[in-house]
Amino acid sequence: MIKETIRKEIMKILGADARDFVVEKPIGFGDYATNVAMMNARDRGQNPKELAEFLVSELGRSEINFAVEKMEIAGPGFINFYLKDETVRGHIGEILEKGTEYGKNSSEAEKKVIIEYTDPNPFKEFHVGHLMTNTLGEAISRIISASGAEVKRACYQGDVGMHVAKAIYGLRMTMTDNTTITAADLGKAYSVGAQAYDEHKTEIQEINKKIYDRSDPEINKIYDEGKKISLEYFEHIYKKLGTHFDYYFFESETGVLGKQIVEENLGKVFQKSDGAVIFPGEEHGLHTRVFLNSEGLPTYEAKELGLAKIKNEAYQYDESIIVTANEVNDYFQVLLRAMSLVFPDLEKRTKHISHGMLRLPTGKMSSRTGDVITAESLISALSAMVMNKIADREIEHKGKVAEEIAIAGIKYSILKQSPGKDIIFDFEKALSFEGDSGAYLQYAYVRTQSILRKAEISPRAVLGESPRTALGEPVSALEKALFEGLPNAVVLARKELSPNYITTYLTEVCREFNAYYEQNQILGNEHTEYRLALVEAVGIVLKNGLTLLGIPTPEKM
RNA sequence: CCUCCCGUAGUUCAAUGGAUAGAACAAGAACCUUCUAAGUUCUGGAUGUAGGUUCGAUUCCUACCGGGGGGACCA
Repeated sequence: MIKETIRKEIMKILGADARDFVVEKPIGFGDYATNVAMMNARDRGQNPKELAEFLVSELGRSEINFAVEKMEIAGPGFINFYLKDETVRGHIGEILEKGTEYGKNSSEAEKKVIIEYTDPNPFKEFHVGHLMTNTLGEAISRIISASGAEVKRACYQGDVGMHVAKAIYGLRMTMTDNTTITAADLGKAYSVGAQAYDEHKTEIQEINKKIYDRSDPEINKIYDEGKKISLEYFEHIYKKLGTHFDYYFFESETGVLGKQIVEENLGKVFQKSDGAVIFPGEEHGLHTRVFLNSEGLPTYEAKELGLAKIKNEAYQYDESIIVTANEVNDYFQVLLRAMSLVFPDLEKRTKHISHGMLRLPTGKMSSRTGDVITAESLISALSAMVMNKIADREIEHKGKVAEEIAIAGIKYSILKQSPGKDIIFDFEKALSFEGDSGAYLQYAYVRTQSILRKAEISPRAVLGESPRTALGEPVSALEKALFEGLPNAVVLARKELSPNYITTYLTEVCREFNAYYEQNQILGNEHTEYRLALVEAVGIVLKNGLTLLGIPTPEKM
C-alpha cells in the first residue's frame, strides 16, 4: 500500500530512532497525511515546519513519486500527500484483480488464534445477549482470518450446575410422560424451575447432585435428551447467523481439571477461607473470589483455569481471545491474575474483550422470570416486518432474503458501535431501514449487482486497459474512498479488535456510491466501461466488507 | 463504602493524541417519464463541570457531578 511506502521512505530519512507517527487518510486535506514532523521536531531541535520542509524535499527524490502528485505542508506541520489520478484509478483495477481476496493481508500468516464466544447454556434460552456475543465474536474471527492467521472458533457451554437442575425440575413439572422435549419447552421449564426454587430448594439441589453423579436413570434420560435438543437447537441458530464452531467445551469437562489445578496450587496461589478455597484478589488490588466452594465443588473461576489448559491442549494457540458481556469484566480481571500465577505462559497469550448489554425499550430482561427476548423471536419478528415491506417485489426466495435483511439490521446495530458499550436496540429504527442500517449497505450492494446484470459488456474487459480511459472527468469522491480503504480498515479493526472501523468505512463507501449513482449514468454512454469497473469494485468492497462482518449480501432485495 | 466502565447535536452512534468534532434519525426545503426513492441534495444543531500534561486533548492525568456494572461460595 502507498501508505506503507510513505512510512518506509520517511523512516529511511529519519532513521530507526524516530518517534512513532501516523500516516492516515483524513477527510478534506489531501489523500494521505502524516504528523511525523510534529512528532519528531523537538528531538531534532527544529520547529515542525522546518522538519516538514526538509522531509518534503527528501521525499521528492524518493520512490513515492510514482504515486504522489504533490506534497503540501499545512497547519502546524502536517504533510499532505496528493495522489496522482492514475494511482487512485489504478487501484480500481487492483480491486477487480484481487476480487474476493481484496482487503485481506498476510501479516499474521504464521499465527494461530483461538476465539471463544457465544457460550449459551444448554437447557436455557438463546437470547439476545448471546446474539451480541456471537455477532461480535464472529466478526472478529473473520477479521483475524483476513490478516492471515489460522482461527479456531470455540464455544463454551454450561451443561452442569443449578440452572440445569432447575430446568430439569421444571421439565418434570410441565411434561407428561409420553411427550418429547422441544427447544421451546426447555426455556419455559427453566423459568418454572427458577420460580419454584425458593419453595423446593432441597428437591432441586438433590437433582443437581444426581446430575453430577448420574445415579438416577430417569434424570439421566431427561438430561441427555434435553442437552441433545438444546445443542441441536443452537446449531439451527448458528446456521441462521452464519457461524460455526471448531471446538465445543463443556463445564462438565473443565470442572474436574479446574478443581485439580486449584488443589495443586493450594497454599501457593489459593487459600482456604471459611471452608472454601479462595484467590485473595485484594492483595493484587482486585477482589477476592471463591474458586472451590465449601462443598468442594469448582466454581466458574476454577473451571476457567481448566478450560485454559484444555484449550491449549486442543490447539497450540499463539493468542486466545474470550468474548463475553461486560458484566463479568471484574471477574475476568481476578481470573487472569490468578492464571498469571498458575499458568503464566497461558495468561500472557489470553485476552478478554467484552461488549455491552443489548437494551430494549421495554426494559430489562430476565431468563429467571421467562421475560426474555430470544434471538429467534427477534429475528422472526423483524423478518415478518421485512416480508411485509417487500411483499410486491419480484424476488426469488423472499423468505430467505427477508431473514437476511433482518439479521443485517441486528448485526449492523451491534457492529457499528465500538464494542463495550451498551446498545439501545430500537425496533422502530432498526426497521425503518433509512440512513445507516444494515439494509442501507445491502441495498447499495444490490444496486451494484443490478447494474452489472443489466450491462452488456463485462467490466473485466477494461481490466487490461489503462484506467486513463476515464481521464475525461475528475477523480470522484467515490474513487478516493475506494483507494486502499478496506485494507486499511481491516488492519485497524484487527489491531483494536473493533469491527466498527469496517462498518463505518462501508457506510462511507455506500454514501459515496449512492451520490455517484444519482449524479452519473452508468450505462449507455462513453464512460460506461470505466464506470462499470468502478461499480464492480464497489460491489467487491461491499461484499468483502460485509462478509467480514458476518452480514449476508442478497443479490436482490 | 470500595471498585471498574461510560457521559459528544433533541435522539442513537463515530472520531488509531492532530487540522474545520463525522454520520443517521427527528425538524425545515428540494429531487422519481432516466441503471431499484430501502436513495440523493441543501439548511440549522454537540464534546457534563473545574483544573493539569502537551506545539496540539472528545481522546491522557486529578477532582467533582451524573448514569450503569461488579464487590467470597451464580457467571
